[in-house]
Amino acid sequence: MPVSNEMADKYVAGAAMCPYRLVLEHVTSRWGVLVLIELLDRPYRFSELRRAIGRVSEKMLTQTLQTLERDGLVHRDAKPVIPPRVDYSLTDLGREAAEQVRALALWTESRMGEVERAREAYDEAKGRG
Amino acid sequence: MPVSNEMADKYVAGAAMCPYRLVLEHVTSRWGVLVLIELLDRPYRFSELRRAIGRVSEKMLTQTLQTLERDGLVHRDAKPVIPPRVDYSLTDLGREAAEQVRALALWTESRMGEVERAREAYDEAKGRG
DNA sequence: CCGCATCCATTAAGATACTG
DNA sequence: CAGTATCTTAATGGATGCGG
Repeated sequence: MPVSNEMADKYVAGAAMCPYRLVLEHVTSRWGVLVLIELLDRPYRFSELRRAIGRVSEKMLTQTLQTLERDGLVHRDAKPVIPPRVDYSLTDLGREAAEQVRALALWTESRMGEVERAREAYDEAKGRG
Repeated sequence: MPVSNEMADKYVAGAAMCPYRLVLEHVTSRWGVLVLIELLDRPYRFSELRRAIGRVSEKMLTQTLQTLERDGLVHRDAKPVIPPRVDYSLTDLGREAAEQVRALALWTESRMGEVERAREAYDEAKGRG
């Protein structure tokens, strides 16, 4: 069984009945989020993308890209040359998703201060029981 | 060790250096997304939320809620009565996040048709090799 | 260089029984 | 009711070898 189906198939168990939840999970998945945001800037080659994201395994990146490609969010352009060269870019659909994901990421970044204050308050309250 | 720290601590391994990625992962996590969207409508009690989301384990819901509470996105109001009653609601910060997450969810729902066509095309192309 | 496939260790998720 | 503790199962990520 190809690795490509792992994510797509297994998530069916959790998100089951409701097909859109599946796509939402692909888009909001740990590496899906980061891939979409990177590709919003420009097309990337595989290992370029891997370096840009950092700390993602080859396996997970492959899997993420395949899932997003299958959902029609990412376009894969494999050039038949040696050594191989494969460029990944966003489709129009993918760009729409990526823009929303990026908005969320930017929001998160901008609110980090508040989040950290909330955490300190929470941890202190817990610490005292 | 309380269950509450599993998600928050472990994700450090993957998202490490970059603290905002951690919050982004909490917000976009499988159950985080759904919790935020539900709470956008109104406050929910624990098991009410569990039923509303469906197919979420007690453990994961607890964990998700604790993480979101610690990040200052969700407010937990435990009433000292018997039987216990705990209401969860969004903070102002959480509402901002939830609105963006909901926008993404609505987008996903609205684009399901396109996603499904893309999948069919992808699967057919693969099928033929 | 861009993968696919497999084995293996680690981590997260889920089911269940139990407590205040 | 709202969790916690414990155990089992699934997902993830690393390493490695292989092929186009």
